[in-house]
Amino acid sequence: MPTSTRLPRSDERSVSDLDSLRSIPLLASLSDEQLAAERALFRKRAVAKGAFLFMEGDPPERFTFLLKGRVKLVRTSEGKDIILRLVEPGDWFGGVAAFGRRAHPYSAQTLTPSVVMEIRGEDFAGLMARYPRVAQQVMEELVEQLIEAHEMMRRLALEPVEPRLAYTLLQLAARSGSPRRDGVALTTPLTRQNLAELAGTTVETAIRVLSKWKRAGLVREEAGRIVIADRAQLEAVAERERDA
Amino acid sequence: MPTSTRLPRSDERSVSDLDSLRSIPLLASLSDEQLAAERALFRKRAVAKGAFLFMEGDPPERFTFLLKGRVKLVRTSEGKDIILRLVEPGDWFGGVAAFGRRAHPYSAQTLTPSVVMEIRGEDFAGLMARYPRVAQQVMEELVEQLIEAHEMMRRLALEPVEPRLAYTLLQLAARSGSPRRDGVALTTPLTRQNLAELAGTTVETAIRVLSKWKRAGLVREEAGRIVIADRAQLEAVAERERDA
DNA sequence: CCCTGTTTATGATGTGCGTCATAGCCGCGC
DNA sequence: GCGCGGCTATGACGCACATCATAAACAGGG
Repeated sequence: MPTSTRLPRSDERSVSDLDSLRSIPLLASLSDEQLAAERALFRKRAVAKGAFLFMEGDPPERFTFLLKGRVKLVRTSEGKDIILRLVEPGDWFGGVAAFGRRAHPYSAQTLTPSVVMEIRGEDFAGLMARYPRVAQQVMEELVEQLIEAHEMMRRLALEPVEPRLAYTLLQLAARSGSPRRDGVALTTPLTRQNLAELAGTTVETAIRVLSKWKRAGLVREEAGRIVIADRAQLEAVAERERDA
Repeated sequence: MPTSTRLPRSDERSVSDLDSLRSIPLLASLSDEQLAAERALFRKRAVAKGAFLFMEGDPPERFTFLLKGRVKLVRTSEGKDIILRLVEPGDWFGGVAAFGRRAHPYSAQTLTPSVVMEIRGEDFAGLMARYPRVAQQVMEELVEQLIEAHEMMRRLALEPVEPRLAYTLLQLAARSGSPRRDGVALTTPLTRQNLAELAGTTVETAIRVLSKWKRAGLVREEAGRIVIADRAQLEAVAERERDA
């Protein structure tokens, strides 16, 4: 088996192959030659389910891209968690590393077995300096993330639980839903616990609400994946429109 | 009275003077000559208390610097508001304008009579392209804002009202507090309503908590300004440490 | 195939804080 | 100096949601 194509074992690091780099949207503006030249800065690595890539408070060393799997960026308080962002393949996180100073403001934990690609913070800063288009795209994504964080602040402060949960499902579906004969299935396998942490509530409440929606036919479940059956209704709940 | 020094009247716009530009930290990396060359892109303008600089949903035309006064960035839902950020002199906002596309994700309203300096979104984008240090600083401030938004999400989802209010006061004091013989005074004149919108609660609750803290000697009020009398105690409340 | 830990489920109970109502206060304009 | 609108204050009440408890369903692993 040729070295360049075998999968890395769980705790193994290897220099990144070009295909992996090509799959990263943030690096799409680089030519094949440029990618090949920068390749040595990246390390690919597989991580088991449930592992922490870093913990809140750690000194930020690397900037990370997710190639496969799912990662949650999470903050904790008295044993309770809130998921700040759910990372999907192609996304990056750990941006603080590229801007020096401060500790990681959140922990990063895998929800499923995952494969990540890492680059040292200073190296990524250098890369941004060499390729302004990359820097520009980072900036645009930061703005995007800030807007989403603001939206979530608004919902946490001003909206009741049900709209928050409905909104969470719809966001997930919009970001990475796969169409079904009837409805849209979430590609991410989420527990009620995860859902609760995304929406800012407790497991029990998430379970109760989901059960209710199942009974009412707004959602159903297929092979452990949540399927949005009645999108219009769910949107009505998310926006607190009086009807159903 | 020479034209260059008089104050602009309420609805008047004028080309920016260099002193104003010099007072903006984001432009600190530009030389006097560079500032003079870019000067024509900026417009200075005074706005009355309570005026909206733009509303949520408006097409984003300008990038704005605050020279004098106070501005709140706010989102609304069913008549209730949450303040996403309190803008102080030297700060900028309306960043979306520089990155095209989407509508303003929040409204900007003055809390006091204010003076702002505005530049068209495209012009600011050009400026960032010409001065990479400015772009870099924008990026760093975006990261900063994102971290603060995440912290607020955590507190809204996981912390009770009192810690949130305490944290809000401490943040305000840290950002722009002026030392007093005993304690630190907030320089921003805030109503309980404002405080409630910053902490994600209602006026009544903000009033009750503040009254309680006044009685307990944690804070007091001088000339309409809140003064933090016992910082340590307030920090204990913010971090939910069991004692007082 | 059984055993153990995780996830889903549902009821009973409690409470933090929002809501509603009323009133005193303070500054400001005429 | 009087009246008026915004702000602060305080009590009474209710409810959305957390908390606590218990159990069934399910998944994985030796």
